[in-house]
Amino acid sequence: MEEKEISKAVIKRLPRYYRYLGELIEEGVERISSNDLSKKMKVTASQIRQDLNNFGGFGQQGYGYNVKYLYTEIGKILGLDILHPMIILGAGNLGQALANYVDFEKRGFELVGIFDINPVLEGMGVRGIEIKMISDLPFFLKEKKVEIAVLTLPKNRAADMAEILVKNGIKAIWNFAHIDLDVPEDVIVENVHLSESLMTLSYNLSKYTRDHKEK
Amino acid sequence: MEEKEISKAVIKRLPRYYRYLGELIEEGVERISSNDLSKKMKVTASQIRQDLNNFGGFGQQGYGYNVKYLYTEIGKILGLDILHPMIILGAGNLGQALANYVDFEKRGFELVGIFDINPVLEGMGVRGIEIKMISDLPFFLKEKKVEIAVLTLPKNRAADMAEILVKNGIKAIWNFAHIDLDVPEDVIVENVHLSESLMTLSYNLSKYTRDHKEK
DNA sequence: TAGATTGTTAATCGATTAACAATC
DNA sequence: TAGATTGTTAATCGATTAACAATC
Repeated sequence: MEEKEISKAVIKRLPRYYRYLGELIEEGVERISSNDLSKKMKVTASQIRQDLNNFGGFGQQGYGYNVKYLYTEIGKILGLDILHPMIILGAGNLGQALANYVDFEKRGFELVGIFDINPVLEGMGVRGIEIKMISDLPFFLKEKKVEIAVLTLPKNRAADMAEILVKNGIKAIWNFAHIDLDVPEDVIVENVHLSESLMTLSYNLSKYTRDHKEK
Repeated sequence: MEEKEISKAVIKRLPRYYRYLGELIEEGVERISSNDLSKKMKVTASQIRQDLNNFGGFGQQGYGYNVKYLYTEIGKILGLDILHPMIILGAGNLGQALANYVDFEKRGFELVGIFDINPVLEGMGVRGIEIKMISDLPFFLKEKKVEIAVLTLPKNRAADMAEILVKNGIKAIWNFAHIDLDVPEDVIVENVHLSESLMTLSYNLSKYTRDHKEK
């Protein structure tokens, strides 16, 4: 059963709130008003209050928000209080870089396996985890109750791999391949299209140059 | 002088149009209507026409759009027809992964240097490029007319580095550090906050579980 | 109690979609 | 010419901001 739908725009802002609240905790700040937070984050106080009230009343009139409490609650909303077993598909540069991203483990994302199609890599270790072959995948997914698959294969391999993953019951794909995956709608896909990000940077760079060339 | 401002939403869609048009070229498709493209891309035809007409009339009534022409024009809008000298700051896993991303070079992004703060790495090569120390940076930036800096340093180092980069006239920063950089408004920043991307995935995963638990 | 600040409703702004006249 | 499809205006939808009563 669905609750009142929360917009994508709101959800994409939650991790940023979470990050700022984490920093406030480190600075020893106990409470903060939407107004003060809005100045730090360069958004409107109104937006902060609206966003948070999608999930409940976390503040208190005349006081503001308790930083630790709000941090914990947003963490729960984001599902960071639960362990998410995760595998990486593709032990290339990017796959290895992500495998070594220590931060994830702190947030409940547990890397339990790394897979590749290149037999040369079989048995090699990344961060203490042995690289396995795709043939081991189906058994492994069930055995380890893997929830998230990180897809760092080249795009010509990614589509087929997504199909295998879906067939074996994966729930979410963090996709780094330059392709829009075609999966059933109950499978969650979060895309990181690096080249597209760089292109928007390039657009802004070129625009700036254009704007300043015209007198 | 500014032209009529184009919304961020439109700009973020351009690289995706570019990617689909590239695929159409590979498939040998010569022309396409907004309607056919809309089905492929799962957006409305209306949006495609609106988006494109921000930049000019690229189509022809009764015919549609010439794929190659549109691809080239969007490429120009994105600044992909111009060479953008680029350096990477931080020769860790992520920095090296990005350095090895061949695709960039095809799109006008030319990696001309890799820098790190760790003296142990000095002189080591990544993809034929010697890792240099930060002290070489100011001279290098001017000498090579570097436009884009890719920031893959840990967040405690990133803020200081951004300041150095700005002081030495860098125009754009592709920021992978978990921090919002504080730079003058004429410096372009494009953020890739990987952990935030993973958190939105996690949100959707948890939401799905929640929705299906409630009967 | 008085002051501060939330939660929430209403107003505004911007982005998306629909419709259709222009035209190839 | 007739049919197709764009470019563009108008209508709708959704998201952001402003305002303020509720309340700690």
